[in-house]
Formats: sequence, structure tokens, C-alpha cells
Amino acid sequence: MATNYWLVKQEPEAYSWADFVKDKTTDWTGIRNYQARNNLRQMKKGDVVFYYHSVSEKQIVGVAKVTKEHFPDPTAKEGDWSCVELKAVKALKVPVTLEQMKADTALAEMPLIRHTRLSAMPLTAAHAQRLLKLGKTEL
DNA sequence: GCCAACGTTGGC
DNA sequence: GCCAACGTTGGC
Repeated sequence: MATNYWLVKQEPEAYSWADFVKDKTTDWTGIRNYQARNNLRQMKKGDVVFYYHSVSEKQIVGVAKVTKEHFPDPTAKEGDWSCVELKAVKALKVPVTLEQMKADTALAEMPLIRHTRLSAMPLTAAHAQRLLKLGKTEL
């Protein structure tokens, strides 16, 4: 099965990459947006997930992997919501900033840029390779 | 089922 | 801190 690529957004003030690394794995809970939820549900074990710090940093800082496919979000008191379990894999050697991504023709089509409010989104393999290159990082 | 009002997110 | 963009809600 081919690996899929994703990008999730998080405000570093709420749960930073550093927190994630310390925890090693985390349940990606709290998604309350239908489109993002549907994306979460399509994540497969072993898929690669880029980790984007929004608001105060606006850059991709690390790479994670899906370790558990979607299950009901335990933090949701009502409604039909899902989460996945992610494992921190490695930080990018060089963070890739929003500014860089906007300026890069290979990345300007990413949902991150066109749909700024979406908190979990699919990436193409081409996007992923480009991001790794810009981040000077190999998986 | 449409659309206006409102709330939230995120870039600047 | 402000404001634009977007998703969601609720009245009709």
C-alpha cells in the first residue's frame, strides 16, 4: 500500500512539537471540523504527517507517523468525531515557513495555503518530497 | 433549502 | 490586537 502524506496544524501554545516529542505519541484529538475529520479518517497506519505550527510561528517543524488509525475522539462529549494516534518521527533540520511555501510554485497549490482554516489535510507525494527537501531532511 | 448572522481561526 | 475568510447555525 502506498504511503499517503498529510499535514496537521497546531498552535504551538496549545500543543507544540516539543511537547509532542516529549510525549513520543499522542492522540490527535479535538478536531471539530467535518472536512478535517474526514481527512483524519482516511489516514492509514504508517502514513506520514507533517506538523505545522500556526499563528505565532507559521512553519512546518517536524514529521510524524500514524500509529493508530481513527477511533472515536474521547474528548468529544457529543457528536461524531474521530482522532488518530501519531508518533513523532523527527524534526525538520530546517523548518519550512509559510512564506517559503507561498513563494514555491511546487507548493503554492497546497490546501494549507488555499484553505487556511483546515486543520488536517492531504498532501501529494510531490508536496511531501519538496517539503523534505526544503527542510533538508530525509525520512 | 436558502441566506443572513454569528463565532472561530489564523495571517498580518 | 485587528480584521478577513470561512464554517456553522438558525430563522424564514
